[in-house]
Amino acid sequence: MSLKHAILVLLETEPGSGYDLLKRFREHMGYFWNASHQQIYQQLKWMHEAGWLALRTEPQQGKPDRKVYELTLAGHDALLDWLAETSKPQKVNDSLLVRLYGGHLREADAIRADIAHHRKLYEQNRAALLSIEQHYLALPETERQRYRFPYLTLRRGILSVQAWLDWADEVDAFLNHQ
Amino acid sequence: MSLKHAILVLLETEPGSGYDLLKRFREHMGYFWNASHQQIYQQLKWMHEAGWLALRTEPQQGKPDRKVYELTLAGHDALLDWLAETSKPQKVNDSLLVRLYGGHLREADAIRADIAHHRKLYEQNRAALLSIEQHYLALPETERQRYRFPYLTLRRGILSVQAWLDWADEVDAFLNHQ
DNA sequence: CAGCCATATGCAACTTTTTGCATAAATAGA
DNA sequence: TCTATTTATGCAAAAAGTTGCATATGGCTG
Repeated sequence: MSLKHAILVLLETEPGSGYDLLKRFREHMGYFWNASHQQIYQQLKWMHEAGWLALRTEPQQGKPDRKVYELTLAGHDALLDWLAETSKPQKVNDSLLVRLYGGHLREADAIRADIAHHRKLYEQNRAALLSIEQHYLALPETERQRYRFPYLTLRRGILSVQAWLDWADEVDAFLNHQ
Repeated sequence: MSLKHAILVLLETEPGSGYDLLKRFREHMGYFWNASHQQIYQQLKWMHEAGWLALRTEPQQGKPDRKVYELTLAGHDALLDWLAETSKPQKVNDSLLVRLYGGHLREADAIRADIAHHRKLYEQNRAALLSIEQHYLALPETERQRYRFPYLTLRRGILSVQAWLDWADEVDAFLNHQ
């Protein structure tokens, strides 16, 4: 839907290569946007051909050239246009919940293991997000001001992960008293 | 990814037509699975051709025939196989948060309006989910037992929507004290 | 009585995402 | 030293999802 626009937002902040974007998605947007490297490279190619991005190639030894992209004026315009649209409600598709919905067809232990597996991932995720938050809160005021919007999205990540873990506690309690 | 399997779960509970499924997705799975009618009809066709579903046509007056699908043995097996797989972490792609991340490029009022618009939808959603919960809690024990797994997914919906609204309060407070 | 919504199904074109493959060197760990 | 991971890019095919269109009736609202 708007991977193109998520890329525009990231490149507007700072130019970078496809690989840079992959890492930024993972590190800074992991709790609200996910993209594979194949998808990112395809979109970058398209966006470059559409004139949204300018390309500068940095030769490297041994490795393929680093292709650094940055917004053109047209890209900036495309971003502003998109930001002005009203966003549609998030479309959720969560297969864990579909599996739980059909829980009467599964062994209780299999469900418990499924939840436990995801719990581990969410706990790791929470630790990572809280550590980014500590880092942010320790910044001087001017820097905090600069990252105020990314910080709001970080808060969303934290509250969202916490809500998942609270729910997992409910599920475990429920499965155990059965 | 697994719309096919979500359909299998719904049809295992009770046979139904494409239109029935559309309503069930909206009413009972809206907080964790979303699908359009086009998508559902396409998948039903595929699943029928693959031998997962048996079809019974109910002629109607004026309206097109109702095509009622139900699981075959092969469909049931496909469902059990899928339920036994370990589910991948949910892939989140939320364009509202991308827009917020780029908030420095937008007017504060536009952001507030965006949040307000979504808040209204989430509040409606919460009211609907809480009303379903009240209905569930009023059921006799045997019925509650029968819907225990769907109820767990409902709880996920409620906690998730509540977490979103709590976050929106934080965002509003933040935007207003700026 | 005109227009919209719910019922009920579907095709076709397009966009987006996933999956599998391919290359190639540096670096870190067992 | 062998192996796995990170860095760095991409093509091609398939699957999944979106958007626009098409049909047809009954009921409700302005």
